[in-house]
Amino acid sequence: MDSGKSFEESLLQFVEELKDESEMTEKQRSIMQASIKLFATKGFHASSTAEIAKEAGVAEGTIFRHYKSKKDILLAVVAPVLVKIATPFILRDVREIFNRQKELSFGEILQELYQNRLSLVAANEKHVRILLQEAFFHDEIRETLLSTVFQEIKRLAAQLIKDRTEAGELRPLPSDAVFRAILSSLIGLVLFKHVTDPDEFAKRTDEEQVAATVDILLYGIANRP
Amino acid sequence: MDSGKSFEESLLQFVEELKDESEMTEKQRSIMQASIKLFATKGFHASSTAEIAKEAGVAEGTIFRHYKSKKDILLAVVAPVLVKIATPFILRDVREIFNRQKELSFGEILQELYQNRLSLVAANEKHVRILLQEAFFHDEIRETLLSTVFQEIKRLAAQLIKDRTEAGELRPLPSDAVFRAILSSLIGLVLFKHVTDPDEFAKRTDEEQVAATVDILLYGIANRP
DNA sequence: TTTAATAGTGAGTACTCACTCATTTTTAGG
DNA sequence: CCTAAAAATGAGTGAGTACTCACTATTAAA
Repeated sequence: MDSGKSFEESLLQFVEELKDESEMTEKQRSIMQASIKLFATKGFHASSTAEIAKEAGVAEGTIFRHYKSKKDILLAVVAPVLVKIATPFILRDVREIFNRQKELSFGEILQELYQNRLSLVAANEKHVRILLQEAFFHDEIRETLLSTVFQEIKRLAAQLIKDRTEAGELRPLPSDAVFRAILSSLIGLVLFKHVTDPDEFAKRTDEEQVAATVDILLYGIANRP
Repeated sequence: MDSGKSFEESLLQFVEELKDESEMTEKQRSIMQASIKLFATKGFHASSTAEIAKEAGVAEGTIFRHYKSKKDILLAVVAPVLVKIATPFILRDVREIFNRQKELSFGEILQELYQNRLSLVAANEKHVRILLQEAFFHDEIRETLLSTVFQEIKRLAAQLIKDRTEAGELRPLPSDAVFRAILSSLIGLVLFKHVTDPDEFAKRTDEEQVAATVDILLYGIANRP
């Protein structure tokens, strides 16, 4: 696991490769590059058009020749970055883990998946924060995020759940409820580790916390008679 | 359930009762009242000091005689509101449900709790949004929220989990992991209903979704041999 | 070479904001 | 009733913001 480039590296490479494509002018490209850089490090609201212009080595007016508003830059920038960088980056390891299906039990898949996701969030806390922030404030970005990343994860998970249910490894349950339970457990792990209860969480290792979570998800909290 | 006053009403009453207490001046009180009203309806960032002054029937300068900055008002306002209004309001029904322990199985408690929380969020979507927003941006508010509401919920849940585990109704598991699982499932329900997947969620009633969630939480997703 | 379109400029516009301070009003003590 | 301290005022300040526009430079076709 942990194969491939970091998000930071992927982003920079993407910014570089903006050269090749399309009939963008020199200036237009540097505006995009500057915007990506600034939005990714400080967030949309904290980046002023004056700052973007300075970073891009361009007059402020030039920005508005190519984009009709500041928000226009955001939308022009976020969609391709999300589709070409963020989504593959987020899903890369998930696919890899799911593809090792044959060798792994469902519990092992969950264990690997959760640990991998915790590492991913820990290594990209700043970007996660900023992405959530933008998703919170801008409907369009939230929609884009949901219709790309979320839908694809849902699709992948649905397939896996179906296979494992048919194989008799999982109980016959509503697929969407199972998916929600799996994702909820992950969100809970991330939230408790990073936001609500970091001290309590750290009393045991990530592996132990993940193991307890997977155990509960698989077998429930109730005692059987 | 759904007993007692709404959050809106509780807030207004609290604002009124500011009269009685402490050595606040007339003006100071109306600044607080106006701030509570505006912050609660529009959020901190969207409420200007000019607006607060106007609403309070006070000159803008008077605000800065009593509070050294705008953020100072926020901190002075949020702490008492959180402690005296929000926390009791949020916990009221939870206590009530937990106190009916003797009559209810753990599954029934979860079912009632989740349905009650879904109603609460649905009825107070705007305030939930604003509170989350402020918690996202202001560390102090996040800390206050965690050290009041969250800690108390955790305490209540820990007691219930302990009782039910000793009674043999729950498996002997790490208490914090069980709590996290319970809360994660709730967060998942709220998130899927309101943010990520409202259409898919609405294909079944809230009751059905809650029932599926409780089933999974109690008995897990794995098939037993 | 002229012309016409496009790209780029940066000072300027019109605005909002939190915060200040010289002035006025209110209050209280002698 | 006078006066001095305290409280309150609101126009003013300066730093910010996104965005405009009259103008210049560059390019490409006629």
